[in-house]
Amino acid sequence: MATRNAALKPARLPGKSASATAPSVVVGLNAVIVAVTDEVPRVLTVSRTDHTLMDGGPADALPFGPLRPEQHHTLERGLRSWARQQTGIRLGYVEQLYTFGDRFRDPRAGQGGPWMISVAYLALVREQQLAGSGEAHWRDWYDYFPWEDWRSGPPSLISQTITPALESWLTQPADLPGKRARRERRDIAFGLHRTPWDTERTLERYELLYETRLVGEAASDIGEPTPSKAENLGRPMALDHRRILATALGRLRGKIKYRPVVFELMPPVFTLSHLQRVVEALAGIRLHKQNFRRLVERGGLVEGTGYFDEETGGRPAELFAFRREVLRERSAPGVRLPGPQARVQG
Amino acid sequence: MATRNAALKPARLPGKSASATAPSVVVGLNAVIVAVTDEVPRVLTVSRTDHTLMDGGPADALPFGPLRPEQHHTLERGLRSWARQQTGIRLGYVEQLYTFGDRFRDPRAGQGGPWMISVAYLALVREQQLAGSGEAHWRDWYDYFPWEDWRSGPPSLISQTITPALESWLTQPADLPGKRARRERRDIAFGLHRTPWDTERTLERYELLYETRLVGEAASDIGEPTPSKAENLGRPMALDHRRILATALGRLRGKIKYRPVVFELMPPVFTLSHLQRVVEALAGIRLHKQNFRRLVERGGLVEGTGYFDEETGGRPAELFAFRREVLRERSAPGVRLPGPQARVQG
DNA sequence: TCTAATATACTCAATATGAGTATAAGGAAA
DNA sequence: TTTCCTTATACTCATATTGAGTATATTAGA
Repeated sequence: MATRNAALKPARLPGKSASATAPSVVVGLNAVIVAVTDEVPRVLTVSRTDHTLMDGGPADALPFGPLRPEQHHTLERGLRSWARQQTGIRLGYVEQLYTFGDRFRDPRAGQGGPWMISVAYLALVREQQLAGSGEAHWRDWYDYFPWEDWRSGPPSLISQTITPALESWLTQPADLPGKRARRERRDIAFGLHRTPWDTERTLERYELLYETRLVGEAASDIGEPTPSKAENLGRPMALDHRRILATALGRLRGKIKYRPVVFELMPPVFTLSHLQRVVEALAGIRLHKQNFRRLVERGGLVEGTGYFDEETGGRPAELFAFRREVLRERSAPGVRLPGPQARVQG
Repeated sequence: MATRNAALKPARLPGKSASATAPSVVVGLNAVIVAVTDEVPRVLTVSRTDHTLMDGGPADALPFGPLRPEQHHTLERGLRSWARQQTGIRLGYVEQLYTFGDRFRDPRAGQGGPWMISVAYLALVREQQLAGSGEAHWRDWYDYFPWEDWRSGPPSLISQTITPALESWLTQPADLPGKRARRERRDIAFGLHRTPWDTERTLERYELLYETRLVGEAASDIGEPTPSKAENLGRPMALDHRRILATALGRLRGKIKYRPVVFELMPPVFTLSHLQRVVEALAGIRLHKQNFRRLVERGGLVEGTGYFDEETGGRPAELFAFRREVLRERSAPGVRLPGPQARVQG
């Protein structure tokens, strides 16, 4: 209940002084727009000629635009407006992801330029054609993170390339605790040495690769020559957009476990196999078919429609629909994921 | 990979044009600093005379300050710096919470003023004395959300005050689907009609009360006279700080279930009862003692130290410590919470 | 020594999970 | 038509986890 004696010196009120002294800060809005078509999770990117790759081609970027206070009434509406303008898509489900504020994130701005902070959003849409501008493309997001797809077992990229490349980094610290800490960090991130693979640690993994210069952005961000393509893991993106994408992937993988967000990616009716393939595409692991069915059916997430899909190539599959009532019944309705399923089922 | 030949067409790039056209946007940094002392979860507030309540007293506010790009190198460091300046506390565990960007959030600024967007952080600290400025206070966060504390059963506030007050709102829509939707929203938010109480829906509840003008901020935000104290639920805060606090509460309640964040609030060693009381304080529900012990011990979250606390008033309790290795072993280590435990255990 | 208070150990039924086997229903090949 | 291949769906079963207790241990104080 203290009254503040700051009234004595009103000029120093945080709120007031802010508008007076705060120099230019630009607020950017980034959208990670996700859809799953066939078996591949896709993200919507736009080509940006203002950020080129080494070969001179344009870099992939996320749909992005600065907040315009005079036009946009809320952050989210600003984001929807930019996304629509750049990709032709009218977004449905949208959630805020994270706000990135790295002083050095835009090399063009450098030290003197305005500070750019980016408010990133995750949007889930149904498979659809792209209208408009033509610079937008759907891309397999495992192009950017090839080490994240474990659907056909542990990617050889990890054992062949990543693990060896991290060896020297492991032994860099002079002291033993330092070495140990790095090893533990590596093991936890990549599921080595009895540590299970954790699908959600996508950001940790990306940041570890960034720190060890195994992804292209690490070098270009500090103005060094870009490492040769062979040493680059995954497809690079402009600025810190791949970091944002890694954040989105981890968040989405986490969220499907306790909120029925997968259905934002599904058509109104679908077979259980279809649903499973979408979940698998997102999580990057295979699931046990019979148990998945049990989970989703007995968990009250879906209900049969009585109609069947005849195109399955085997016994026709019943078409199911999302059961909205589950939101009322259960407090954390989602697709609980077990560990990776190694073998393919019979 | 990216070399920067940004020079090609600098004028038409979203990034560039932004700094040219974007008018003043002030980025605020808010801290929700949480500790648990005895059985009460506390949040650190500062008194702000620039936002007064109806009775003329200063309003509670979260520690807050504008981002200063020239001083703060990252958002998080800016936040730490403001928190230290305003409360004397050097923060440890900090995580970003949400970015709020409401055009009208600061009534002083009004339409013409700069747009303020707030990046809010959640910080967890151990019980400690406040140094310095004297404007900072620890407050029971259930003062702000009395309906959130179910430790001694369903709060009578809900059945006595909230439910009746929502009745008229329920029947407002002319059409049946509209009525039905509101009823469902109320039931889910407050755990009515066979819907279980979901500890994490704190924001939903606050927003429902805001929308129905049951919390004081709703009126003052649109310049109307603040409703009389009797009609006000919980203690009001300045600006949208209570909304931020509701977000923090929900996030923390969710997070303790799958990440061992509770230990950020605990001293290095503690009894299991102490740990349980802290978890209960956060979650706002009582837990089954024996099962809690089993969960936390067999889940590998803690390990016995061999020392005992003699001050228990009964059989001495062993002192436990957080077991860091659990981070490596389990992918979602945390204190899984069951539904509320009605009766007190024997 | 009895009682109140707390901590800790053990039990047991109900449910959930992981990993199958078994059966059904379609199309295509023999 | 029969056989085979494919996919869908049903059922089984051992094991683990959970919810809700009862039972026992160890202290302080009446």
